[in-house]
Amino acid sequence: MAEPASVQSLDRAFDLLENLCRNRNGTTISALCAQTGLHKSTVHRLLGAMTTRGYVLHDNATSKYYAGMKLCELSSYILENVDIVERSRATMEHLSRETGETIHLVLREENEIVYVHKVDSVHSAIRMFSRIGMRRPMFCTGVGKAILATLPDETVREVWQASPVHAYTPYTIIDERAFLHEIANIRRDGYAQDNEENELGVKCVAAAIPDYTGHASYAMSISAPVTRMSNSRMQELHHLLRTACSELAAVLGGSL
Amino acid sequence: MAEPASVQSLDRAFDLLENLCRNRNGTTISALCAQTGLHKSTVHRLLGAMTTRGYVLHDNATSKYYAGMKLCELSSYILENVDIVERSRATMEHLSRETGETIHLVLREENEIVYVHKVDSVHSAIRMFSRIGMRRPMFCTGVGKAILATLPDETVREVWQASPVHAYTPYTIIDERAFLHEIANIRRDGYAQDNEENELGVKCVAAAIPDYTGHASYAMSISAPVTRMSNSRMQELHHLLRTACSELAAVLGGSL
DNA sequence: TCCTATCGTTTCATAATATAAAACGCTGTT
DNA sequence: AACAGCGTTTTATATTATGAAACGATAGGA
Repeated sequence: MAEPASVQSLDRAFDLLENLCRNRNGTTISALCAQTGLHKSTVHRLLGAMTTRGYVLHDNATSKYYAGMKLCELSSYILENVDIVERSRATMEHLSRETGETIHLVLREENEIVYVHKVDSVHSAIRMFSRIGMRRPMFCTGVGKAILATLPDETVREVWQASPVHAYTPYTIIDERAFLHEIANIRRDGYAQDNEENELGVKCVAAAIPDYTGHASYAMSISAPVTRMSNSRMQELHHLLRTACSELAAVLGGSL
Repeated sequence: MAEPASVQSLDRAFDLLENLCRNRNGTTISALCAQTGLHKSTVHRLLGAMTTRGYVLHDNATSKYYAGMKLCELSSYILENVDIVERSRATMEHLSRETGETIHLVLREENEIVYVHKVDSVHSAIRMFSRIGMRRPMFCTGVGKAILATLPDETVREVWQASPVHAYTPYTIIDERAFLHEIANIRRDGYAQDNEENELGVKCVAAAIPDYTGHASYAMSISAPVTRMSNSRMQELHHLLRTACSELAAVLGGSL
């Protein structure tokens, strides 16, 4: 895999397909020629092939070409079939071995996060109280805040208002303005911290896993007792976390 | 276009892509070879090309291939860009000329339908009172019933319960069991009738326009005064309507 | 009305391209 | 250790995609 593989006709076909997808009112062959620099005969043949496949529609009256919904069909199969837990397994185990700490993968549901996967720390003495399937409010967890930071301000406010805001620990953020400020910081830094806001004695670094829409439903975190979580260690962990989240984002079509 | 156009490498690539989309946990090259009958070298190269394009992901650890989310991205562009009103214009005008009657295109929104396009009858003396943007309950219109018939029973009941059920005319169906029975008939026949249930003196035949999910958000109808709407004429109109809806369904990736 | 320009479609000779055989290298198994 | 299975890479070959050109249809202008 020295140089990236390519197949000419495939590449050209995808160029055309991507063009069609962006055009509301269909595209003519000559327009496609102009945009891709291909010969009209070539365009015609490639479109023909995709038409017989159902990926492209051809309006005989206007002889314009459109992207067909068959792609949406494929897309819906994909969405049904992403098994993020399965796909994250190797990455999370690697991350846990590398750091020696506990790794969590969570999914947002409404105003809460749900723990969907966990790899325990090798320091088996200490255990987080988290369990798969357990739910926590978004506002007081690192992962929740990380996900929120990828969403529009409007959503952030909605979630805040629908949340059972109170001090789970002395460190929980319970002031709205302070919270919005925190979200802004997370956007700037690209990751979130949880400084004992959810559970006394436990700190964590968390990062969202954005999908192809640029928003996130998933996030991952590294948790550890405060004694192992100096500021400099959190910095260090954040970089490792970022790499892992980046990999997983690729699976969902997103990027950090 | 005597025989359907095709491009070998494209065709093969789409075979592979469709395979990948259906496989939750990734697919190996040899599995793809077995399923498509292609040489492993060919599969490898085609997958490579799609990988560099971002449509396919390759897990280096397990060397399994996955369908990437880039297709979902394309898909979302398509969905943003379907302009069904524009695309239906020619079909509706044709249908109106062919039948001499008024044609409506509607969109479902919650428990109502919204008129989104209309081509008036040539019998310009008679005018329906419908206007673009106007809303009507689903339960008392042919188009509403046609759309409901494509949805799950659960949804049908929900809509019925949320509807302002009362007799708009003496013919409006106001009994739930009778209504469910009506929906069953529509499913059987593939089209809906409106026998003065919404407006006295006006009958119509209506059919849904299913999309790639098999459900419908849109429907189309042919309306006429009762005097021109004998049972036999309705039969006849239904066939013309069906052809038109079939064409439009193709645009949305569905079929009747 | 005819001429011209533009665009999509079809045909076909040519060469560039995709192909499949074979060799290679890696991993895990007997 | 030898083997078997699988993914990857290379390479000679001919099949396949290519683009020039001819064709046909449609629209606009003279």
